[in-house]
Amino acid sequence: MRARSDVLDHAILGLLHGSPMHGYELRKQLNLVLGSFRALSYGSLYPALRQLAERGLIVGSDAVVEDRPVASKRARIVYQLTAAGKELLGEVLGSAGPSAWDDEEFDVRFAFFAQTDAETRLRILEGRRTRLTERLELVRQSFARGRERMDEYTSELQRHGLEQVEHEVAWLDRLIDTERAGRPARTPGTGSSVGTDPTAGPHRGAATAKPKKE
Amino acid sequence: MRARSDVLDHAILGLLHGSPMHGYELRKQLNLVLGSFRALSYGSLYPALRQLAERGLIVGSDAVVEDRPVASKRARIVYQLTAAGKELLGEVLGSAGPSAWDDEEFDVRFAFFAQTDAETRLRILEGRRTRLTERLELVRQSFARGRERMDEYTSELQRHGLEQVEHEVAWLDRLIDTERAGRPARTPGTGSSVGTDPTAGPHRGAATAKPKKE
DNA sequence: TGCTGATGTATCACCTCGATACATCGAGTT
DNA sequence: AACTCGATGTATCGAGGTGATACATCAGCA
Repeated sequence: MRARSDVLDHAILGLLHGSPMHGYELRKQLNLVLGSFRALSYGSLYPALRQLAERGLIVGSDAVVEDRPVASKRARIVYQLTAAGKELLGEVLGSAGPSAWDDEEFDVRFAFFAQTDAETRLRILEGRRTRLTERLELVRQSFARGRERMDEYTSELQRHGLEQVEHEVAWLDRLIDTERAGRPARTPGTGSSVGTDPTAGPHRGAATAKPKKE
Repeated sequence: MRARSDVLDHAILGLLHGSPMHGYELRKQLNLVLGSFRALSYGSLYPALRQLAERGLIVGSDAVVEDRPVASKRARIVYQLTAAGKELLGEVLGSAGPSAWDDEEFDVRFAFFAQTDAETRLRILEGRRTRLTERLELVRQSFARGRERMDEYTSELQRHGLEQVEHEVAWLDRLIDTERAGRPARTPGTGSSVGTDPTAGPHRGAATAKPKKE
């Protein structure tokens, strides 16, 4: 079961669209872009790269160092998107379905907002906001219910978690306002989307919703 | 390698000190106490319970339902702390070492602050604050370095992550002030610690520091 | 020359998760 | 009383992720 979360795939595809890269560099960029807090180990990255290559979404150059042809254990393998990879990336970036408001996936989608068209950006932000609001409501309820049974520290911890989410909602509101205002100081109309097919629509089934932490 | 994170163990021990419980109830309490956001699956819980029982830290009652002796598939197994379990819990709650400022472990330790003596509480809060401040500094640096190369959305995401951590630092500051003020409205001197041995000291080696998300 | 640390690819053991199976119980509903 | 349905309960499995580590090259530097 448990499908390999597409998050990593999408992040790799997105970065590779920027420019071809090898694993090590990819990891650095990933950790930079995806929040600076996350870890991401090679144990996930390299298998993911090989699997993406198998699926024909990316291709890796032969291992060359500069002059020496092979042999070297440190030979870099530079990956780049194939046509199929670009197409998939385009579909992903064009979609604004529920999967895009998941915690992790949202971060990735947001990181590539510059390659996403304005309408999709707005839909993702609003969807994310709704998702968080719903979660907030649930937590508030269970908090209210179990409040008496908790000591002051436990409830303080709850309260803080709530605050963190509220803080994110406020952040989203700011962004949504900015987007609605038409985003001045940027070429407004022609936000060059990446993909070939702007249709796409919400890919994949319902979101999996895996709240992890504050 | 990769030791089973003690976090879950400590949480179980702490909850069981409150009152004996069976798995299902434990999970509910755990999800309530530990942030309401986390998931915690049975796939982690039941193995952890068995392992704790093997280590002699908890004991499970024989499966009984009320009258029917066994057989029933839904027979509850109520676990409770052994003497060894109480001792370990005492050591854990008495320690304020680096492991206690890890993201997850901190939450657990905080959740059981009511059973922790005042001095240890303060040391944990301060340690956590230092930890976050250090992380903040690191992220700020890498942010400043890579700033030019990121588009506005990526840097906005970074900024937001930074804000979330700053928010937590502010929260800690509030708590530290309160603790320093001596915590009125509570029996001040005699915070009844749980363990048998108030010595304890920072157990286990250096912290593993696994920043996960905002 | 030898040391150290960053750059690189790769794998392993263990952990954790989501899903699921199976079974019982209480409370309504008809 | 028989029926359904959702909460209560214990338990396991496959798949994916993680930290650690191995191995190897390279640049700088004393």
